[in-house]
Parts: sequence; C-alpha cells; structure tokens
Amino acid sequence: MPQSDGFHVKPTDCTDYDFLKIEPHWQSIWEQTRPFRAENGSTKPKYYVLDMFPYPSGAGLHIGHPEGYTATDILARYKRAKGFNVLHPIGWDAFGLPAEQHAVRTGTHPASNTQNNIKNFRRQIRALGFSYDWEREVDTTDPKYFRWTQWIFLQLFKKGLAYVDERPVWWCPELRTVLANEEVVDGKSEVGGFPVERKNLRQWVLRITAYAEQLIDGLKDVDWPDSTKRMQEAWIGRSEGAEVLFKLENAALGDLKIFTTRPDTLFGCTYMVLAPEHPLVPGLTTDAQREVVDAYRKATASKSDVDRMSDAAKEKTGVFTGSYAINPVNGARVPIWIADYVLMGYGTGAIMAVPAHDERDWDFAHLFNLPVQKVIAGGSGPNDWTATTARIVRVGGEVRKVDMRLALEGEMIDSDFLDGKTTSEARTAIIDWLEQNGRGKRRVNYKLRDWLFSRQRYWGEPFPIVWVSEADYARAATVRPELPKNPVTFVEGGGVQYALPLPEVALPLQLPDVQSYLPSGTGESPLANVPAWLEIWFNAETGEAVPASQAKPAGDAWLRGRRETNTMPQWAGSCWYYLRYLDPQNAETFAGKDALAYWGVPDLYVGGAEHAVLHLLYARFWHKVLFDLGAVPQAEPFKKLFHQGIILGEDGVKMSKTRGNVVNPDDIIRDYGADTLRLYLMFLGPLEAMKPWNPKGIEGVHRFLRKFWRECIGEDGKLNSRVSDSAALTADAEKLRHETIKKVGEDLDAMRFNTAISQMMIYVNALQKEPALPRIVLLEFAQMLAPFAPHFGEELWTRLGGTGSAMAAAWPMFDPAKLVADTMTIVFQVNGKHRGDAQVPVASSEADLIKIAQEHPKVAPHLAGKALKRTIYVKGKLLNLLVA
RNA sequence: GCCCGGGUGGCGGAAUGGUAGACGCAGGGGACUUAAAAUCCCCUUUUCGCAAGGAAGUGCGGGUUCGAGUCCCGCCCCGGGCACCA
Repeated sequence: MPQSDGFHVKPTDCTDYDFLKIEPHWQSIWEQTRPFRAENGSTKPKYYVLDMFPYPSGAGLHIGHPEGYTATDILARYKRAKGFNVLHPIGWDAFGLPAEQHAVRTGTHPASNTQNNIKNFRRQIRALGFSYDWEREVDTTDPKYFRWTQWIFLQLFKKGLAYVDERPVWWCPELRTVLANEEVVDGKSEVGGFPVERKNLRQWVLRITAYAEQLIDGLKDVDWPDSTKRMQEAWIGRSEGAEVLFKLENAALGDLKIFTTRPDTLFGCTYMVLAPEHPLVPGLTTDAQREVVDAYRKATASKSDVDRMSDAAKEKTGVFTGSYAINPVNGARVPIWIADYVLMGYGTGAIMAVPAHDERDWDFAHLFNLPVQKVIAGGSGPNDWTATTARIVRVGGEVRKVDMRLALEGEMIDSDFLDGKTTSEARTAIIDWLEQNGRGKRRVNYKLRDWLFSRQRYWGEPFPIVWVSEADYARAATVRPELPKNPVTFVEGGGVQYALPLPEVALPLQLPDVQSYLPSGTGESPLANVPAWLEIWFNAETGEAVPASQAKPAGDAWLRGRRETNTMPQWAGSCWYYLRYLDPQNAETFAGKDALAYWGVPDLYVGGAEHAVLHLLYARFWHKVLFDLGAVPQAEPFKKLFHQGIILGEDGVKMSKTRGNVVNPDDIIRDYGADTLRLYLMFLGPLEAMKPWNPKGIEGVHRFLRKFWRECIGEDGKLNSRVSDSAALTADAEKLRHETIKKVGEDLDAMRFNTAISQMMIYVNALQKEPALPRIVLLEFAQMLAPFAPHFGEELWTRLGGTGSAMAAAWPMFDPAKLVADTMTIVFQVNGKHRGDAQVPVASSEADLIKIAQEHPKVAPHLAGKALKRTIYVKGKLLNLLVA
C-alpha cells in the first residue's frame, strides 16, 4: 500500500475484535489511498483475474456472488503479494428485462432504477472488502460503454456476420406484446396468464455458425473444466456425413437434397421424410393427399417448440405426400412422407429413412407399415448394436410388443458394390461414388444455429442501423466504401428495405426518451412509438439525423430513413466487457493497443456453470471475430475458467424467496463481519462443490479469528504480553510454521481455499500452546490471513508494528530445511493390517525397522509363531510385514 | 434415453494406492465463575468388552494389489446438462 500518499495508516482503537469498527475503518482507508489500482504499462508481470459481473437486480447481492468474488479476491491479493501487477475489476451487466418490467409498472426510466440497484450492489460489494480497482468499473448501459458494443456489432455487420430474418417469437395478443421465454409459463403469459402464440417478426441474427469449427477447435487450447468443454462441444454438435441428391418422380420439382451421417446405409432407404415446413412439400403433395397434408402442416405450425419436444417422448406422427423419390444408387422408388420428427432447422430438413438401422425410422416404419430393408449384417463390437429394447408398436389399431435390436456397425449386405465392406469402409466408398456420379458430396453439419440477436424491448443497446430504400442505399454506398458487398435487406410493406449502418463517428446511438415503456402493440419495441427518433432524415456520411417531420436538410448525403426498433439482447454487453476493463476510459477505441498487449485476456475467469454454454460461447464468438479483424491479439478470451458451486439453503435445497431459505450477506456482515463471511464461504467446502449453508458453522471461523486476535492483543488492547521480538518458537511449532506457509501457498495456487484455512487453524491452535510468541511470526501470519480476511489482517499487521500494509509485504517464504525432522513416524502393518506405529530416527534402515517392529508390544503378538515371508517398506511411511 | 459430476461419522468436509474421518459444526463430560457468557481441557464412526484389546467400516456386488475411499468391471441412488439434430 503506498505510504507516499501522505496518508497515515493507523489501526482502530478497539480493545476487542470489533469488526463493526475495524471493517469500515479499513474500507475508508482503501477508498482514500486506492491501493488496488492496476497500472497500465507496468514493468511487473501481470495477473488478470476476472469475476463474471453481476446483473444488478433489485434484490441485492445473493450469497452466491460473494462466494466466487471472495475466491478471486483472495487470489488477487495473494498475487499482488507475489509481485504481480493485478487487474481485478468489477462492473455491471445492467441492461435487462427486470428493469424494463419495473419501468412499465412505475413509469420511471429504467436507467434510474438500474442506477439505484447499482448503488446498492456497490455498497454491498464494498462492505465485503473486495480489492477491486474501482476506477475501471464498467456499466453496460453507459453510452460510453455501449458505444463500443454497437461498434463491435458494426464490425460483425461489415463482415457479413449479421443479417435479418423472420423468426418466431412468443406473442401475447391480450397483452399486445412479445414475451421472452422466461415470461411464458405453460403456454400462458407469466403476467395475467393469457394464451400466447408464435408470431414471425423481423429479427437480427448473427452468423455464429460461420465460426462453428473454430469454436470447437479453440477448446483444445483452454484450461476449462472438461464438463464445460464437453457441453460446448455438444451444443455445437458437429457431425460428419454426406449430402445426397434424390431425383423426384415429378422431375419438374428438381432434386431432393438430404443430409445423412450414414450414407453407407443408402441401399436400406425405404422411404423419405421431410420436415412439414419443407418448401418442396406443397409441390410434392398429390391432390388425393392435399387435405391430410395441409391439416398436418397446420397442426405442426401451431405447436410450439416445447410442445413438439414433449411430443417427442410420445408417438411419432406423420402423413404421406403421395409422391415418390428415386434412390440414386439403385433406382428404387421410395415414398415421401412428412413428419415433425424431422426438423427444418437441421441439415436440409429432409432425410432418407433407414428403418433397419435407425431407431427413429424403425419406430415410424412400424407405426405406418413401411418396408424395412436390412443392409448391415452386424458386428462384434459392443457399440455395434442399439440396446435391445421391447417397443410397443401399433399395427392398424392392434397393439404389439416387438423386440428391436438394430445393427449400427458391421458388414454390409444386399448393397451391391458395398457388399462385404465394413460400414466405415462403405461410408468412404459410397461418398466417392456419389461424388463421381454427381449425386452427393461429403458434408459436415452442426447443431449450432445462428444466434437470434434482437429483442423487441426498450432497455437494451439500440442497433446502429437505419432502413433506407434501394436507391438511397446505392447513393450512400458511393460515400461509404465499408458497406458490405451483399446488402442486408428485408421485404416489408411491398418494398425492399436496405440496412444502412451508422458511420462509426456517429456512435453511440442513444435510446430516446419515451412516453411509455409499454410495447408498441404491433410487436415492435417501444422505440417504434417515438416518431421523432424513428422517422428521420439521415446523413449517410456523418450519421446525423433530424426528424422526418422537419424539412429535409440541404446536401446530397441526406436520405429518408427509419431506424431499427429492435434492441440488442443482454448477452451483447457481456460479450466483451473483459476487454473494456483493460482501458475503460479510452474514447478512441474499445481498448488501446498497449493495454491489449500488456493485459491480454484474463488469466482466470470465475463464474457459475449456468453460463457454460451461452455467455461463454457468445463471448468466444465475438472474441474470434475481433481476433480475425486484428483487433485483439489472442484467439481465445478465457484461458482458464473455474465454476464456483451453488450454495444451497440450510435445508439443502436451492435458495429461493418462496422457500424462505435465502441468506442475505448484509445480515451476516452485521452479525459476524465481512472477514468472517469471506472466511466461512471459503471454508464451507471445495469452491467448485455445491454445498449447503450452515448458519452454525460460521461460529467456527469467527472463533478462529477471535482466537488469533487474542494471541496478538491483550485485554487492554495493547500487544499481548506473550509477544516479543526476542521469543522463539519451539521446534515443533517452527516446523509447523514452515509447513503452513508451504501448504497455504500450494492450496492458493490450486484454489483449495478450504484446506488452506484448515491448515491455518491447525497452526493457530499450536501457537496458542506456545510459551512465547515472536512478533515476526504473528506478523507473518497476519499477512497470510490478509487475503482471506483483509480488514482483520491489516488491523493486526498494523497493531503488531508491521510497516506499510500487510498486502504490500512480499509473501512469506518457507525454508525447506525446516520441514525435515530428525524423526519420522513409521506405520507397522502385519499382512496389510495396521498394528502399530513408532517414532524412529530418519536414518533408520529397513532392517532397523523390522527389528523395531518385531519388538513392538502391539506388533509382536501378531508375528508370534509365524514366519516372516516378505516385507514391504514404503520409505519414511510404512512397513508391511507379511507372515504365514 | 444419452453425456458429465458425485455418494466418506449426527452435519459440512479431509485424505500423491500406504494410520480413513484432518479442520470445523453439533453433542457429552470437566475446569474457570456467586452465576451465566466467553475461554480452556478431555471424549465423540459402529460394534463386542469392566478394561486391556478385538472386529467391522468410505452407496451395493465382484476384481487387481502386500495394501483400495482412491484403480478396473457390473449395479443402485442423488445432482447437473442435452434431448427425435438424421
């Protein structure tokens, strides 16, 4: 801590451990001396430790926040003591639905409610003594921040990674508004319980699928929990296969393109299935089938994803179109069905069905009496078969139980030129054949879908986009060389609208004030209700705008435009905030080159596993785009990731208001102090584990602090009389001292906070029994404790006469020579059973030990009258005597 | 259904293949005190035994090993994720 500021650091004057005095005292000192400032351009090595920044909800800090935040704070303080220039920032992910809902209810601007919540969060976080660099605080709703969120969007736009499309949203006719997924409960609106339906609206979509391969590849290079990597992999869902073209009997309709991962089973295809939404369906439907097909398509359309998903567990449905396709490999005529078990959004929305070797096709075929053609003879490996299951099938109203055991891998049969090959050989051979004959090709497919990136809400970043006519866009293009090659367009009201981005100089595009936060009623955001902002004369060169109701300003660059009314989702601001912390005041760029070069990306990122996929995938996507633009130097944003576990209520279930088991950090701080809370959160168990809160357990760590206080401070508030500069520890305590320094350091490096605390408790228990205490030993311990309990550590460090701050001192080193003892404990086993132990000189040989064991009163009886066959000696630990 | 993670005293948890239960909570006994609080000391896996001491024991069943909470195989239960992705 800098003493040069002229701020004289004094402890409090309390005699007891009065945390209510001590904690605010040190907090105010930290506020005035700002010791946690991270310095850009330091010569020290850097360490960047990042917390997932919170959404500042009205409920205040949840106990889960300080859990992860304490862990990172301990590491931040520890690394500073180890000589690192530490960047440990905090900010607010402050756009979001609750603030908007509050605004709708109260009519007040969401910004004011948001700022109040931030104030409360800031107060609570300060009360916990976290060593954040407050000069780097970011707020995603601050125009100075979201200017750069919009700027990054423009980079995506320019690269052709942003487009518009009609996508279904939840629409509630009664409320005349679009609802978020979480606002829909059981097919009804959460507010009012009105029915909701699907409605297509114009949406912004980000082409994250263009990065699917890189997003999988990058996982190799990061130190993340395996489960999180696997979740992302599964979410991206890469699969290799082939695209196959089937001719249609009605040649006028062209070819039917399908995707399959099992081209080897092409000879086993006995029917085709299209998603009900497939564009070829109307053309393929024969007059005789038109009625049932239309009815089925209508029924599917009215189903939500959720319905379709829950139906999946039930029976398959589908109808025949009346048309046939031709199998390119054998000319077989196969019927074309539609069924909602085929999804339009994956592959080509059409499949070849091979009921003999695919469980889903098997079910469908048995339900509708479609033929089954075996093409795999089965193999010998454990994964060559599906599990044998008895399936209930209905054949014309009759219910039957059928055994199913489908070969998945093995030897090809009844497949012409593939016969005799293994399935994996056949996959290669058939793709070669398809390519040579122009009937298909190798293809990789992903489950990952493009990212729906717009919301019909007020409280989000506005899109820096103005919709203009084709002619105006062409005019703008002459002065705006950066416009994408393929314009983003949308057909609306009979005309084609062109998306014209704001020039970067015109950012940020701010939210206009609105009369009401209620949605527009048409499905558009409340922004659609602000004509002066919405309908404008727009200067394509400068980005300036005047309301369209006014006269058109002079000059060629002025165009008639309508602003985009969608706003960005909450993910946007959190996609890049870790970069803004590097250089938060920079008005020229999102982060300066020097800051990016020095700080790079976080060395450690700690946050909940609930963000394993979405936030962490979206942020990686944006980062890779920035990397490809040369805007950031690394390809991956988060080198090392750690998930803290959830803290359950004392009843062992998730904390919730309705259960009344919520722990409020404010209450704990009032009753025990922030230092005790921090220590207890870390002592509860491994950071990554899910663990219940035990209100009684907190007493233990509180007693531990008080115990060490008493060792240092007497009842009069002065130094304890047992403390002196001339005292020395007993040999055992001296050894324990060095063991403790070693273990605490190792445990901190490995993020095992619970065992570090336990070791410190063992050490203090031993110090308590010492006849005299060297002052240096207590100083050293106060320093070791300071990352965990910073106010307490500083208070005692200062009272013990430490110079400066406990945090400014170099981290204690252990002396390996002090760890070696001259005796060791050897455990004696007879035939593997523990029978006794002995303290022996370190130099003892195996032969010495055997002799000691044979004379040992507890061991000898088990050896009596038996012959020693063999001994196993684990050096310094154990001697196992095998007798018979 | 598939993919992960986990099951250890009354409770939270600790144990590079080497003394299972560190540390803490709770409980019992004692010291100090007029008393209480605070603090300190002792006990506290189960079971047999007056004791000394013995036996069993890390979800269940097998296995590898001189030795398994830890490694392998097969189950059961709990938690999380995905879920007709062809």
